[in-house]
Amino acid sequence: MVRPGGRSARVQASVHAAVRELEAEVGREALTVPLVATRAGVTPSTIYRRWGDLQELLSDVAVERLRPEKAPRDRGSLRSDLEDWAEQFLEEMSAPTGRAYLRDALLGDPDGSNAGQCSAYAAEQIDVIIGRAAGRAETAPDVETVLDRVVAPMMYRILFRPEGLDTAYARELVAGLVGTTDR
Amino acid sequence: MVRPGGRSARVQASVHAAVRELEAEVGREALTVPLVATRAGVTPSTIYRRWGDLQELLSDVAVERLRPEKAPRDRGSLRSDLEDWAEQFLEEMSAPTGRAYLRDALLGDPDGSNAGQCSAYAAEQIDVIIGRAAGRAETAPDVETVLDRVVAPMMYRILFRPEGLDTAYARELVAGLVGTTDR
DNA sequence: AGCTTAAAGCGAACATGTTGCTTCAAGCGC
DNA sequence: GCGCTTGAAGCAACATGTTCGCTTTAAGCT
Repeated sequence: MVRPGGRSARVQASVHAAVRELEAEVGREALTVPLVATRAGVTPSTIYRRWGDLQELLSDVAVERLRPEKAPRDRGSLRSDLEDWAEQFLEEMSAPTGRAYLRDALLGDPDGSNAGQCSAYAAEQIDVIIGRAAGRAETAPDVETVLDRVVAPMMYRILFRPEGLDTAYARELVAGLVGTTDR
Repeated sequence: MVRPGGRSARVQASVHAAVRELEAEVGREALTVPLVATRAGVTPSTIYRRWGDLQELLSDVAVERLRPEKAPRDRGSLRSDLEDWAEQFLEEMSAPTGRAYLRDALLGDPDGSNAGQCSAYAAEQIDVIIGRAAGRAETAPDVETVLDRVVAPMMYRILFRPEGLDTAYARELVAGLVGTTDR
């Protein structure tokens, strides 16, 4: 395991920072372990031993960036909250950088734990929204249903059919789930 | 572009064959461009020039393997046909080798065309099923809806939450779409 | 048949990935 | 506090993989 403080932590932070800087400067295609190591002031072998290879390192960094920063906005109703969140999610994930992070997270991930983390992030956000709905005495679907009916279709299209995606699609999915009558 | 016949075609075929053989013999982790080249009786530079890197080559081969071999079985009703197809799809795709192909196909695919091809395969199969239902004068959802409600949730779980998947889930999704009353 | 040209072969220069051994310092017991 | 233990980082030599310019081959055309 990684030692909590001191040198190990510094190395980890500096390697992560180096990845982000270089991603912005030279693009992810041009990233290599030696390049990252040099920027981080570290030897390549340190990275190979800690992360195994470049993909796992990128996967690590990608998951960090996919972590949501703030709780979903409260717009007063289940439907509005879901629409709002889904639109934002779709926008972030379907953008070139979002897709790149997603792919990195899925890729360098032999045991699937990073991918699982992504899904868990979405589930947390949805859980907050559903909790609010319950507080308003609205009837709400459970998290699994929202994952199946809203998140999964968006992800599928982002990964497999990225053309012609827009926020209207997110609203349609939510409408199909919570009904188009109440608003 | 690749010249249709003659040497180029032979090289392509022999490289693809080499990938499949070596995948079976040494596992995909151990695959390298020089190794594949040697087995195919080709120089590494040929592979680098034609495919760019190992991932794109693997992506190519993976898509070939994800192509469905036969039309979905006809079991007499829309619901049975969908259930049958979805169960088989889920079983194939969630197995370790299926997931590996899926990941390869997604991975070495800068422009998303290989991923699009995967989705197109599924859409074709579903289209056949829906066409049959129309022939029986059954009411059927359109292809997009089946993609959203059945294929996407399965894919999402395969990629992001591979634990505890079984064919019952496929049946639930179909039931949720075509209704649980008619059978 | 001869020409044109994309694609394959070859080999050397180069970059990247791997490994054993050494050095460093965080965390722990005294 | 002070030194011990141990996991992690550094270093350097080595193996492997990648790229590139140039040459050669043969597919497709006229």
